[in-house]
Amino acid sequence: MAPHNAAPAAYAFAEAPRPVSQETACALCEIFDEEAATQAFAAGRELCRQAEPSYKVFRLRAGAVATYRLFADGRRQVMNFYLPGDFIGLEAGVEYGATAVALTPVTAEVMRRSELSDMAAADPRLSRALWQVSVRAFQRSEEHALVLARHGAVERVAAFLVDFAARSRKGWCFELPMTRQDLADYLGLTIHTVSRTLSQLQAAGLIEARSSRIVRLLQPSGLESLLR
Amino acid sequence: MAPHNAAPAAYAFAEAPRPVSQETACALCEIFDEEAATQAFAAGRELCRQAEPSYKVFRLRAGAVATYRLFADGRRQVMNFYLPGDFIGLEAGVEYGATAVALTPVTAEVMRRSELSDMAAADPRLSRALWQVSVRAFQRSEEHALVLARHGAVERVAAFLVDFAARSRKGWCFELPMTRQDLADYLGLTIHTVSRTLSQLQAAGLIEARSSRIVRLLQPSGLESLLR
DNA sequence: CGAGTAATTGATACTCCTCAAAATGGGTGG
DNA sequence: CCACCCATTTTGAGGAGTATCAATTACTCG
Repeated sequence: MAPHNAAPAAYAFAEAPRPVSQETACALCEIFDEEAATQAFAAGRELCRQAEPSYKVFRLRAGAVATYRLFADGRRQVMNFYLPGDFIGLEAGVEYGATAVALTPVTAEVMRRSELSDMAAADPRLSRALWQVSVRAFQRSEEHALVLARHGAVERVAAFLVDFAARSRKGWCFELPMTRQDLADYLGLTIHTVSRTLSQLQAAGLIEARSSRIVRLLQPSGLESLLR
Repeated sequence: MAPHNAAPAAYAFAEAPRPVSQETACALCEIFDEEAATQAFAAGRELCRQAEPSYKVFRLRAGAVATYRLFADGRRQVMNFYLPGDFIGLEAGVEYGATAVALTPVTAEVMRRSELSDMAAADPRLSRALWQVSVRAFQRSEEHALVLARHGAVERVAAFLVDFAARSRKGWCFELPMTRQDLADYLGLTIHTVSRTLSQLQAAGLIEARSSRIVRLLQPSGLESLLR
């Protein structure tokens, strides 16, 4: 049940053009369009939990989601951020590999994993789509690993900004749906270093921070050059 | 997998299943057994190159392979190491995402990607196998990202050793097919730090280095405890 | 046996994490 | 509407750890 439009104007990610996944996964998109039930989540709510059986598969309609893992020492690693059009849970094994939490009010379409699996057995197009979505997830994960392997806070933050700008498709001025802590846990840095680095980038004239959440890339090419 | 994070029971799942490749991808293995051509590569030879069309798919029979990406500044990031039984190139898009190089003399089975793709269109079992291999690749990549996000050279090296020991299936005494530089580029460290860290682990009685390439894990549980 | 590569080790500089505190912003209740 | 509180963010100072620069040692292969 999605009784209300949960997303305020500020989080109007819903209008974002369809991400790459969908270009190559039309069969999967069609199925979701036809079969999936819509579900709403308030900010902070969990869509699914790490180590739970992965019964459900989601497609994000509006809002933003983060997936993370918790460790015994209290450390948290954010694995990925999801924007409208992205699938969540497809790349899971029998259990979810991470907890997914709504960063903003979220609207998602849900399907039972088994249902999808059954349909795939009879539809090569769907099978192929599932494969390609997983390949895409793999490639994203590799990019993430690449960012993390990169020494230097500036390079990591810059890499994130450039990637996120491309994904949000809002041009070079966009709102970050995540906190500094989320960002830090995603980039393998501390919240302090993230904050300092953003201030630093602003001082260098590469970005402009209209608020702590709204960022504008003033010199995208300059940011990219930081990544070599 | 999940080499690190000797987490509490709640997260024990993250300890990663065995190389799923063989268990769940029987259909794919059968195809390779029947259809694939065998090819040999001398150490240092490339199986495929980053940004080239991904026509071929490999299954490693003997030896070890590393995949890596090069950057404009000369930096190199090793994405993964492959051991016998592993598939290479399946998770590629239309182009290889990384260059694959033989670390030792290698024997591999090769198939044309298009051939595999055609067969998958007619065989749901194969489609499913392809999907699952990609999911597995994704999970490995996530584990890699997790290691890289981990602060501390000791934790990264320990994570690698535990993971590699599990993958090599030689027990706790095994030979490293890669150089220190390969290791450093995989772990996001310098070769100096890797070397120092290994010396440190040896001094602590956790490992024994019979030579620079042959390692014995004396206290696997001690290593795992370093990973929290 | 010798030359070149790989690996180890040492000293120093620099980056980022830790500890600490102040400032900003959002939300609530008066 | 304003004052207040709390969470988030920013900023500062000091210390731990790794990269860098430099040199020595060990190993491999011809």
